[in-house]
Amino acid sequence: MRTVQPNFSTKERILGVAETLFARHGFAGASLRQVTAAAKVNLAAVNYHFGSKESLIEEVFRRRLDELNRHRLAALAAVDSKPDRRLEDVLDAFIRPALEQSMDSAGGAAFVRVLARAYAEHDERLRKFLSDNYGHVLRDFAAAFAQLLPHLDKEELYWRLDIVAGALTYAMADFGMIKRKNDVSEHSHREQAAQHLVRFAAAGLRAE
Amino acid sequence: MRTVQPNFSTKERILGVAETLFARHGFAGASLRQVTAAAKVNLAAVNYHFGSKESLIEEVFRRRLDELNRHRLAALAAVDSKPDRRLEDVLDAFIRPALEQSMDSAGGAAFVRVLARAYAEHDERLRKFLSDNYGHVLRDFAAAFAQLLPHLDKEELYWRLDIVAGALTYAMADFGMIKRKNDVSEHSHREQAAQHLVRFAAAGLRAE
DNA sequence: CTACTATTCAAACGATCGTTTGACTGTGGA
DNA sequence: TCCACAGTCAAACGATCGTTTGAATAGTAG
Repeated sequence: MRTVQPNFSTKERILGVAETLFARHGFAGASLRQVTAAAKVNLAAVNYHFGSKESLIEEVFRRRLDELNRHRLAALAAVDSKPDRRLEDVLDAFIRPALEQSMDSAGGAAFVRVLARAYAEHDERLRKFLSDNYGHVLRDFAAAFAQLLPHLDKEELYWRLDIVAGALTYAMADFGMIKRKNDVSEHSHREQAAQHLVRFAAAGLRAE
Repeated sequence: MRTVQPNFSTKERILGVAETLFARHGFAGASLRQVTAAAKVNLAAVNYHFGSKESLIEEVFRRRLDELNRHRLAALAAVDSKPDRRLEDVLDAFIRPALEQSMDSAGGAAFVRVLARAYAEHDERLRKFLSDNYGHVLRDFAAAFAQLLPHLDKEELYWRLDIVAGALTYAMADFGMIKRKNDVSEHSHREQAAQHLVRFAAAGLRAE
């Protein structure tokens, strides 16, 4: 695995390395000394460029979440404009950008694990930050789903979307028991995960 | 919240407090000094009774996993003996014990978060430990599901069970965006989560 | 060239980490 | 009564943590 991108700026190298190390060892488990050593920058560079470890963590999130939210909303808008919307299309608009980011060669896979870890950390500060960045996206998708699933009241719908988000988080972070076989590339492994997920979620959302 | 159980032994108090603090701050984030202070025992007690922090973590898992697995297998056996098995019954045997443990008054709720956190930690050592304790249970359930879902081949089935486990983990750990309303008890909140989960998962497993 | 700003660097700060030590306390059996 | 042993305790160990400092080093505008 490539841990350093030599021709990138100090700030970018720190962000990239921090992403993979936070994914692997957690926010408390990955020290700034590990990060700066792997990024081949001085220890003080983190506090110089980001102010604190806490701010570095937020910056790692902001960089990817802005991109993910943009892609998701664009995909949703594309689906919205079509005359015959299918449930699977909206689901795909929600799931595929996350999948694609998790296959991005430059640390995107790591970020999905960081995101899952943030959920697990259960830190109120981080949750508020995520809710501020994610909230309106989830609401837009909920509205799209609501149109396609008129038999579900609002609360029922939110429960089910919560389940979908959970399964997606879990699957994309590669938590599962299913071991990727050696003759299957990581790319096609995730592609399979996405397809199974969309089919499963579509059936679950339509239930009853 | 009650953090200390004064009439319990030192070992039991450490286990109980460690469970809630690991759930709240992670394994690296919760220090032995925090644990021993909250448990009102001496700092050295952890290394005396458990040997190391790592062993304490394993013991926290073992205590609850043994119980959870026993309940799950018992519930599965009860379903197995009935003549007309329904998919929802097997799902319930898988989901309900986890739910009930997460509602257990004495720290069970904390443990479910610890479990979710362990998934996120992605530590190979912990994963092996979990696989050793969980593996055969998952296999038994897979066999039961396989009988009820003959249209799914083995790989497809495992993918879907993985999704179910992910959604369960996520839901039980209370990661979701859905805020529990003030007029709903935590008990009935989790009961609702379980019901939504069973219905959603049943439809997802039956899909196609 | 000079003056100024931005960045990098080695070194050190105090705090906290997991662990170990050795003395002290209490209890039960010989 | 005395011994042995399990348990508890305060204190300290070396290691590592996030952060700060002040000097060294570009890079740039006047």
